[in-house]
Amino acid sequence: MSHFGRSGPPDISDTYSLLILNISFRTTADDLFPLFDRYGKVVDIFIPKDRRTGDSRGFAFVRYKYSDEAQKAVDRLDGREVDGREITVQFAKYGPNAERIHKGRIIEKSPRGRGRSRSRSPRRSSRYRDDYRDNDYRRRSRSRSRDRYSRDRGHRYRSRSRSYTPDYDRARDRDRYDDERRSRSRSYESPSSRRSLSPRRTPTRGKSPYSRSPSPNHDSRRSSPRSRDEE
DNA sequence: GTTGAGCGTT
Repeated sequence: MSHFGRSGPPDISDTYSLLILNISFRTTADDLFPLFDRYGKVVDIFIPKDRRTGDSRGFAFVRYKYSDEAQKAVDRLDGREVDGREITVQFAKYGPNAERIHKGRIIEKSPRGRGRSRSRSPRRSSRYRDDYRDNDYRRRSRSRSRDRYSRDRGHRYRSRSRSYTPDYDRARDRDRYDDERRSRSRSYESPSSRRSLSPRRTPTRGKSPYSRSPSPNHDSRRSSPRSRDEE
């Protein structure tokens, strides 16, 4: 039973996803399966891994076949210590079958007022289909410390050298750049104005203030091969 | 090899 997430979502026609948080970084699906399988039929277990390092991201998704079993797993495994860490089990909100969970109203079925110290924010009651699949693959900063390490050592993916770019991709990139430029032009009015914002525009001497006179020659002067006092 | 809020793969 270690082929979870290898062939994609196997059968999500009638499953209920659970989100397992705060698991150890070395906890695998095989470690979670015997735990969750005790409380119901586990259809699939998926642990998102970092695309770059391949390490676990510290959370997992466990799909149950029945909602009551999933609810029971939440009740029994939430706060359970796994691999030295206290995991957090709750129903997944986003995902392929998030709507199903919403329809089943499993979250509000048993409010489990057990007085658990782990206070789960009961906010976020609506907007399910709004950001559904809208977050793409955002590599959110998982931890401040990890970011520090990434900055110090992670120079691998600093600049993605596009070795080969198809035409349509290039066109798309150009469009995006053009769009950015357009929106920026709206803020700065014009590129020449942007140049005037440069701190070292004119050295206090040598250049006469007439250089910046509002004459139509402004552009011509800029095109001059000799007036490169910047850069 | 480190770390610790959060929501997912062919």
